[in-house]
Amino acid sequence: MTNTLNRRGPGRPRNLELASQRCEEILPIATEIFASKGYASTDVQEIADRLGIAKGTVYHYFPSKEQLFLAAVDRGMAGLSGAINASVAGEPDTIKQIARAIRAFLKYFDSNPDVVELIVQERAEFRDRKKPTYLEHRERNIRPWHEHFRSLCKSGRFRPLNEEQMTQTISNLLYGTIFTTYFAREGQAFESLSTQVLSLVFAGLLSDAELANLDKYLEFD
Amino acid sequence: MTNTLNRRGPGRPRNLELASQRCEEILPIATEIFASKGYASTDVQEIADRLGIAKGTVYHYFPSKEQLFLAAVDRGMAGLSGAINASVAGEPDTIKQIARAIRAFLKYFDSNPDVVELIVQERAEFRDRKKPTYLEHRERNIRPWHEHFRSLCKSGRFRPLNEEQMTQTISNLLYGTIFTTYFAREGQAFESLSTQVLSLVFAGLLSDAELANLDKYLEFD
Amino acid sequence: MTNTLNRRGPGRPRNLELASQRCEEILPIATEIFASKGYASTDVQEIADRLGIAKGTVYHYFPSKEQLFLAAVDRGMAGLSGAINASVAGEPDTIKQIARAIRAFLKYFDSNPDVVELIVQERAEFRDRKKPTYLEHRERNIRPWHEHFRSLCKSGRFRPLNEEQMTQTISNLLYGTIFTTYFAREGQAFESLSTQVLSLVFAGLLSDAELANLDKYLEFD
Amino acid sequence: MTNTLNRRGPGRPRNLELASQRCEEILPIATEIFASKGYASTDVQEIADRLGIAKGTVYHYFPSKEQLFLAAVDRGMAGLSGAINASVAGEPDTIKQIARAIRAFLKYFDSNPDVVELIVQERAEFRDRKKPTYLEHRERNIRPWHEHFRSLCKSGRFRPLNEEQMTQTISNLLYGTIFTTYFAREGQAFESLSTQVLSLVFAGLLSDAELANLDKYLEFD
DNA sequence: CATGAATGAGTATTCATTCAT
DNA sequence: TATGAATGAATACTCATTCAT
Repeated sequence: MTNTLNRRGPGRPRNLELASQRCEEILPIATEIFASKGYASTDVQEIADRLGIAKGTVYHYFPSKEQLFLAAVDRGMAGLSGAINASVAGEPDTIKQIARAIRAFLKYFDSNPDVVELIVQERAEFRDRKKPTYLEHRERNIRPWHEHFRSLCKSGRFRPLNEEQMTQTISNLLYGTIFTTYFAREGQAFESLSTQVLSLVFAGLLSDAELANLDKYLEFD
Repeated sequence: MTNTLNRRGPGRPRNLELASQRCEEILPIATEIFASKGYASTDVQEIADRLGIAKGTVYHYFPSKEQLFLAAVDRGMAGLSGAINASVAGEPDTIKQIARAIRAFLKYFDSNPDVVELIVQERAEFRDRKKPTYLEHRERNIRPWHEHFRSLCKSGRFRPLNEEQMTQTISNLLYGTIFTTYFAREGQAFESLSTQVLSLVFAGLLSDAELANLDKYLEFD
Repeated sequence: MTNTLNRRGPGRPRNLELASQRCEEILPIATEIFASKGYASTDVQEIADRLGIAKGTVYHYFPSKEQLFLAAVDRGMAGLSGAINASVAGEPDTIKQIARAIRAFLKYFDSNPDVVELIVQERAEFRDRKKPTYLEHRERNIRPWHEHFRSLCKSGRFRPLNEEQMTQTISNLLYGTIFTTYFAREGQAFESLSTQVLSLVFAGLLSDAELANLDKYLEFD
Repeated sequence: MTNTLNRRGPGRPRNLELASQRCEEILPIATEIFASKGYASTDVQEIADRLGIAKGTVYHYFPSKEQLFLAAVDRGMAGLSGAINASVAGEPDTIKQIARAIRAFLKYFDSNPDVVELIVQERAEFRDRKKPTYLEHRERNIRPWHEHFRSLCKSGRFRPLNEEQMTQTISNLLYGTIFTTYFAREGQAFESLSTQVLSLVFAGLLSDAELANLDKYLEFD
């Protein structure tokens, strides 16, 4: 239960490491429990119990239940960023990057349904206290995609649309897809979903010239 | 619940209409307060206060806070059905019906943002107690649209796709749009949104022949 | 449901009769429900429902839940008096009267276990508000028995004991018997119990001369 | 509930004694208040106030008002066992043991009238939820007395009666005595009561030979 | 008389947070 | 640093009672 392994020699700032190490131990369990019981119904004691530590220890690392929850959401969204970045790395073609990003997005929430729950919980509980973390995440990461879309429109590979609206609408479709899919709890396969989504998106956005390449953009990988 | 008949004495007759009348008085206020404070943070006392009645009276008409909340959601979704039905009534062309329905959907939640809140709250609070009301609503109402989509595919006006997947993906897009739009609290105009959505949807679904009519399907009314 | 039969001609004070008639309809049901659910957990509405009348009607005949309950206890104790008086009527021998009275006492509570419940409930709920009804009943009815006991002591048929203490101890034994027997809910037979009790009582109270007649006093009837 | 051991950190060690120590502080006050106000009318807050602690602390040691109450009853009955055992210790003669036990029983409830209240309250409130604690207590402790009574019958010191019935009837007499005595709130002296009771019991149970020793068994000590 | 809609006081329990050890 | 005992604010729901019809 205590993987306080990799202790290096003295002289190292042990405390700082220990702190983030503990956080990394706490957040996954917190995510799991918040997702399964909901924010309001989650007892911090239960999280401590599952970790085999005392409730006070949780409060050492997170100043409040709210902060703990928000840290869990943050961690979830950071994971999404990582997954998307990894998926597009090394892909030179921008359109294929978009396709890969969309697939990575859906795959991530397929593998981490708890994060969907956290997003919904956050919205429900902190309605007026806080801008949704997923929107913050979007704002932080959307810039490069705007560039991509603008280029694609300019170069004639995309129809001449407004890039803000395009990314917005695609975001809506994507979040709508994960929300309704996991709300439905039908465990629908990620693969078929992402192909449907890509099909709708690209058939709608591609220029006639690029439409000829549709199959290529839709191929799974 | 109402064996009003075989009573003997005179006494005040049980007013059958009074009940539904009171419910209609209570639900809008309940909707408003649940939406603005969230389910958990709403005190039934506050609803009663706003109505100028006693808390016990609320409990006279709704057996529990939960039932009151769910009745409010139900009422919200019933309103959506009504709005959609009204919007397509008298429109003979099926594709135009689809366009009208999509616009009515977005318009409804534009006019009733509280209902979006209720849907999110419901999902957050009653995760495992209840199938989301909006899914029940979808299941009750989706049948005719499946027929429409099938016909349109058969007649060649739509590309030959699976009607279940089409309606599912459009649903995802629509719910995603209302969720993210109102989550963002940016009060984005309904009109631009619906045009974007219709644009994406029809550019993706229409056959080449029908694409020529795209502008007609996108026109506001 | 309305046995408003025996209406006589006008000019008779109908109301008074109707009132006591209604009370007689209400009290048995009230007794049953109070006994089965306890005073605190009994909802007056439930009593009204079982009677097929409105709650307000119950309040027409009894000013409060407490008065209703106490009336039910009273009715139970009045029934006990009646049963005991009936059992001794026509029995000339005083000792046999005592035996009959003890048997009648036990038999009554055997047939009316609800009354035992009411006595306990009364004691638990109205501890300091009211002298227990069964004690009032005892005080009202004990006088003649004191005379009997005194006579029996004087005449040498009973050992020379104090009649107050004798009746007190026998009362204790009797109430203790019904309390513990019905508390135990073992449905023990009344007959064996009353024989045991009489055996103890008379073996303890009878003079040597009367002990020869013990079997006669213990015989069932 | 207490895996105090395999904890890692230093921190305040869980004080095992503290728990039972606190319980011992809480139960007497709880007993007093439950007895004086009745179970239903007792507010846990009041118990906490009397103890000078927070309501939450009471719930720290007892999971519910019901458990707290039942613990108080249990403690009361445990006290009875202790008192009876202490009273018979060192007394070799079985009949004198019986006399001492009966006196100890009456003396205990004379000194602890609150426990009588608790027994009645328990019966009234938890009628169908729980076997009365005093019956459980009786079942746990009656066995040795059955042996004593059987021996006394065999050896001819008692009349040849059934030991189960004898102990049952004596129990009825004893519980009836404490119930009615304290119900009456007349503060009758314990001594005269126990002598009356013993008088009735032994005059009924003793063989003719032992009856000669009656005075010896009735002497106070 | 009978009814039943309306009232609102009353209460057990939970749990985030603190802080002495 | 880790602990867990102590705190006390916060809240849904019940039901005796009233009274307009």
